[in-house]
Amino acid sequence: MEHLTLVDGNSVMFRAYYATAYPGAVLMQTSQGVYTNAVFAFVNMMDKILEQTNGHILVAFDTAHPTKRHEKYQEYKAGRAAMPEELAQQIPLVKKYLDKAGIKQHEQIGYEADDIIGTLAKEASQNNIKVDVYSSDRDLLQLVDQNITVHLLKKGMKELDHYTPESLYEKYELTHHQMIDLKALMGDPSDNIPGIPGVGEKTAIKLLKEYETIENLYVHQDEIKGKMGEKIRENKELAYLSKDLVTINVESPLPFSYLETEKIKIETSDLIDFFKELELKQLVVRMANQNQNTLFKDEEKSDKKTDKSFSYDLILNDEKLNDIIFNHQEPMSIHFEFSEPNYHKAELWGIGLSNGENTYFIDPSIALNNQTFLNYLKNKEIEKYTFDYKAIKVFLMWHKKAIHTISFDMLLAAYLIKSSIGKEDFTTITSLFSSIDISYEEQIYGKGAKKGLPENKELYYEHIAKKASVIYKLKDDLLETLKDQNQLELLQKVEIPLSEVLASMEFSGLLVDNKELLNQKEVLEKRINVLEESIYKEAGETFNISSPKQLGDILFEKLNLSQGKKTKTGYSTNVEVLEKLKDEHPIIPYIMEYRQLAKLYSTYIIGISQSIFSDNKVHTIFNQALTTTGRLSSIEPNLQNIPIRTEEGRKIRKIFVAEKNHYLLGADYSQIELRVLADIANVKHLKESFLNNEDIHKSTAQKVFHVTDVTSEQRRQAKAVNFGIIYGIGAWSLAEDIHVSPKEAQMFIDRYLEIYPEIKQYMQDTVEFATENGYVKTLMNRRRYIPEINSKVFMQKEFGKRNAMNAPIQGSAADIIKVAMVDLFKYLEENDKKSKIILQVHDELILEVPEEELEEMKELVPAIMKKAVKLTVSLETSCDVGKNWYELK
DNA sequence: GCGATCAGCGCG
DNA sequence: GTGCGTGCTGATCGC
Repeated sequence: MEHLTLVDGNSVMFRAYYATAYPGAVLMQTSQGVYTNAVFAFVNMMDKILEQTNGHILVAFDTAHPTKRHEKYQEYKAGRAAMPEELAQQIPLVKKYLDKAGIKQHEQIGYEADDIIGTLAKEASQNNIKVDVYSSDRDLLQLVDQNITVHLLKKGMKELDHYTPESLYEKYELTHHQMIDLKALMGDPSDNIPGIPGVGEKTAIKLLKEYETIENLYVHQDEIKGKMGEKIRENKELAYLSKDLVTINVESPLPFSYLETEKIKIETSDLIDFFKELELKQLVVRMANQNQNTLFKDEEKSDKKTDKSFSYDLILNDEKLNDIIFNHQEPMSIHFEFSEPNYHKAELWGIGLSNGENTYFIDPSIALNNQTFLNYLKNKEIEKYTFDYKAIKVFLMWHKKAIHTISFDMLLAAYLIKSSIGKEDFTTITSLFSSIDISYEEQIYGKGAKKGLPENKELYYEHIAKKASVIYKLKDDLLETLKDQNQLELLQKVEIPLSEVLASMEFSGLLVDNKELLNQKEVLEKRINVLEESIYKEAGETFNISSPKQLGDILFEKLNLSQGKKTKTGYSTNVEVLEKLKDEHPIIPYIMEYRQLAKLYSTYIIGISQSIFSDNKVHTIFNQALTTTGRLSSIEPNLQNIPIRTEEGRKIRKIFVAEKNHYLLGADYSQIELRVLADIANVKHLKESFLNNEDIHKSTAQKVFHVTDVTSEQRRQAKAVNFGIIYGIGAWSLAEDIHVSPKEAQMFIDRYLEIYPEIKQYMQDTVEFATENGYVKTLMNRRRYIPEINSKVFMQKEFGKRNAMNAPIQGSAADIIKVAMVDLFKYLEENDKKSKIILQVHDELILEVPEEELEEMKELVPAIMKKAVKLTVSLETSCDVGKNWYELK
C-alpha cells in the first residue's frame, strides 16, 4: 500500500446537496418522491475521487451525538441552522451507496469526521504513505504535511483547490502548523467558535507572521499596542479555548488502522439495482457500460443479464404470424417500438405482443404486410392494450392502416394516476407501479447521435417483447387504482377518445403558404441586417448581438450604462433591463427591435421551415401525458406559441393557411379560467358579473377602486390581479407587474379578496386539502400531487401552495376543452362532416372547414364547446373565420 | 462534434 | 425569495 484517500462524508454531502439545491431549483426526485439530488451529486463526486485512488479509501461521517468539543464548550456548533429535511433523508441513501460500492465508511460516537480523518492521515503519513483528503472544510488544512494533500471542494463542485505545504504557504504565508492558530484567532461563526473579537483573517495572519503561535503571542502580549492589544489580552481564555476546539484529534481511538481501508470487490449488479431503485438513470447506464467493458473476460456473468424468468417467442415469418394470430383472437397488449420520438417520420423497429401468458416479438416488415395481423388490428370486436396509443395510431395512418378498440393505454393510465410521470420513460413508469426489471432505453439503444439498434438482436427483441408483457401485466392494477380514485371515466371517456382526436389532428396537419413564408423571410433578413449595422455603429465595434455575454460587456463596460440585476453568469440584458435603459442610449431601441425580429426569424421562420413535410404541411405532436396540470403540449413544431401579442409577430400567422376551398375557423373560450374559479369557489360577485355578461376586468376594477368610470390604467391593473389570483399571487411580483410599490400591490390584493371573499376561502381550503392529502384535483378528478407542500424549505413550500391553488383551475379548464374536443370530433364523425379539428391552443380550437360547411360550423362549434361541461356559470365562446390564421382575430 | 445548461422569449 | 403551465433558440462550456 502506498496511497490512502480520505473523504469527509458530511462535508461532501452538504456540497453535493447545495450544488443542486440553489434557490428556486426543483430537486431531483424519484417518481415516488424520494429526493436524490444529493446522492446523485455525491456519487459523481466519488467517481471522480475514485479515479485518483488505487484501492485504499475511507469515507468518514459525523454522528449526531455530542463530542468532546461540546463538553468543553456548550455553545459549540450552536445556532447552526437545522439540516433541511430533503438532505437529511438522503444520508442513509449515501451510506447505502458506499456499502454497495464496497467503500469503507466510519463514524464514531464522541468524534467528528475530522478526527477520524486526522488520525488515519497522520498514522499513514508517519509511515510515509501519501494521503489525499477531500472536504470543503478549511479546518482540515491543519493536516497538510509532506505526505498529506488536502483537496477543498469549491462551490458547484466543479473545481478543487489542492493544498500542499508549499501552496499553503503561497496563499497564506503561513505554515501548515499555523493553520490551527489562524482559525483559533479568527473564530468561525458557522461552528460558533468565538476566536478573539475584532480579529479577522487579515489581523490573524499579521499576528501569526510576527509571533508564529498563539502561545508565543501571549508571551509577548504586552508588546501589542492600542485597542488590539487590549482585546488580545482580555480574550486569552477564548483564544486558548478556540484553539482547543479547532484542533483535530489526531490520536482518536479507532477500532482499525489505516491499513484496513481497502475497497471491497463488489457485485456490480447490486450497485446497478440500487441506482435503478433510485431511478438514477445516468448512473445505471454509466455503471452498466463500465461493467460491460469488464465483462468481456467473464462470459458467465453476461448471461446473468438476460432475465431467466421472462421468455418470449420470435415471429419472423408470415406462417408463424398467421398461426399465432389465428390462435389468439383475444385481447392482447401491443407495443410498437419506434426509431425516434417523432412517429410521423419514425421507422418501426419491432412489435411486441402479449396475452399475459405468451409474449411475442414480431418482425415489423412482416407484420405490416400480413393481412391476418392487420385484420386483427382493425377488428373492432377485439380489445387491445397499448402504451402510447396515439403514436401507433398516427404511424399506422401514415401507412394507410387502421387500428381500433383500445380499451387500455398504460401511458395515459399512469399519467392520470400521477401526472408527474410526464417526462419519464417506459422503464421508470414501470418501476413506479411494479418491481418488474426492465432495461432503460439508453441501455439497449444508446443515446443521442449514437442511438441505434444494437448488434445483438436478441437484446432488443427481448426488450420490445417485454414491454408488451409489462403492459398486459400492469393493466388490471392500474385500472383498479383508477377505479379507486374515481378516474376510470376520465381515462375511458376523455383521454382515450381524445387520443383518437389528437391523432386525427396531427395527421391532418396545417398547410403552410410557402410564398408568404419566403417573402417574410426576406423582409426580416433585410431589416435585421440594417439593425445590425446601426447597432455596430452605435457600439463602435462589431460583436455578437445574440450573445448576452458580449452584449452585457458592450452595454455595461464599454458604454457604461447603469446595470440592473445580474444573472448567475453575468449582467442581465433581458427586456426588462433594456426597457429601463431605453432613454439612456440610442443603441437600446435598436437592440430591442433586433431581439424581436431575430426571435421571429430564427424560431418561427427558420424553425418552422425545418418542420415542413413533403405535403407542405406541419404535423405537430401533441403530448397528451406531459404537463402536471392536464394541459396538452405541442412540439416539432410547437403550434401553441405562435406570436399574437404584437402586430409584428402576429404577421407570422399569415403563413398558416386553409386548403383550397376551405376556411380556418377559430373558436375560443372567453375567460375560461376565471369562470372555472367562479364556479368551483362559488364566488358570488364574480358569478353575477359573468351572468350579466360584463367586461370582467372592468367590473373588477369598479369594485376594487370604488368607481363607476374605469380608466384604462385601472382596468389593466385589475386584469393583472385577476390573472395573478389564478397563479397564487404574491404582492411583490404583482408590484413588479403593474409598476406600483409592493405595499400598494398588497392593498389591491386585500381589496380584491374582500370583494370576492369566497376566493380567499377557496385558496385556504385548497392548500389545506393539499397539505393533508398530498394532492389536489380538478372538476373531472384529474390529480396533481404536490409533495413540496409539506417541505420544510420555505421556498419549496410556497411553491407547493401556489401550485395547489393554480392546478385545479388550469386543470379543470383543460378538462373542459378536452371534453369539447371529444364531443365535437364525435359529432363530425357521426354526421360525416368534412370539417376537421386541426389545432388546440389551451382555450381555443381551430378547424379546417370546407366552404359548404362554413355556416353550419360557425354555429355548431361554439355550441358544442359551450355545453361540454355544465358549470354554475355559463361558458362563452367567440368564433372567427378566415383564409389564414392571421385573419382569425 | 456532441450534449448539457443558461438566458431569453414566444404562447395560454 | 417572491405569479402557473409550456417549447425552442443561440451561445457557451466541458468532454
